[in-house]
Amino acid sequence: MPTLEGLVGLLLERYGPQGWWPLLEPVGPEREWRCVYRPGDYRLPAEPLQRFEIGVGAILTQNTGWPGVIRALINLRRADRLAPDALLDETAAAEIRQLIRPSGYFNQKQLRLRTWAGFFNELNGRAPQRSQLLVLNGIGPETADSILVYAYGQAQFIADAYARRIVERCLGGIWSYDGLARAMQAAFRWQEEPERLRTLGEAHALLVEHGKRFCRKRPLCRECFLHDGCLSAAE
DNA sequence: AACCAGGACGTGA
DNA sequence: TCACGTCATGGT
Repeated sequence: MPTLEGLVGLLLERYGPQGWWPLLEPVGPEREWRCVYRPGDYRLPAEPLQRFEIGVGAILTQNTGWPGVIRALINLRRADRLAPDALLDETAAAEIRQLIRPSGYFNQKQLRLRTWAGFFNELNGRAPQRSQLLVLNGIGPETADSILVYAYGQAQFIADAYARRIVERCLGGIWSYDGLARAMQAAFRWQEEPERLRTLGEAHALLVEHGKRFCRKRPLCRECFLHDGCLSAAE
């Protein structure tokens, strides 16, 4: 599996479309919520509040497992706190810290959510620049790119820890965030615009999935279907 | 029972 | 630039 394009192709063939970014949806009578992926019908979020929710999820998932993030998101939603003004309410800081507790780092993240909420309001419906996001406290490259890709439809590649680990193991080399992001974007530059966005978004989601299942810190190379084409497959 | 998660930031070399 | 400590809860 010599190329980035080939790697993404194999992952897509194996796992299928991932339908990121997952959003909360109401279910049942009332006040019940679940996290929904949409493989099949890909589209950007239509509602401004959904774009905001993506930023919230991206912040809450920093170095944290998604199950805890879901619990935190549902806590916020049920308390009517999953909205910019509700997170900016100074008198609610302690309450918000409790609501997002399951996602860890709750002191930091409450402040980061407040920062995102204030910036989102300033945007007033317009799309943010990457540089604008990166100067915000608590929004680094991965969080910024997640927002740009999944909320605003900018065709970027999110070269997170999983992506770099898998590419380094399978294809070799040492990759920086920006270096891998550029390389992946170059690999799919031949695609037309709506399709390329979907591909880069899927590529990130697929790499996360593969990183969770097989290419962990201690990899499960025995059972990995990329074994034969992988440079560093242990046995 | 350690180890790790869909990072970001501050610090010091 | 780069390595390292810090932040916190929950799942394996």
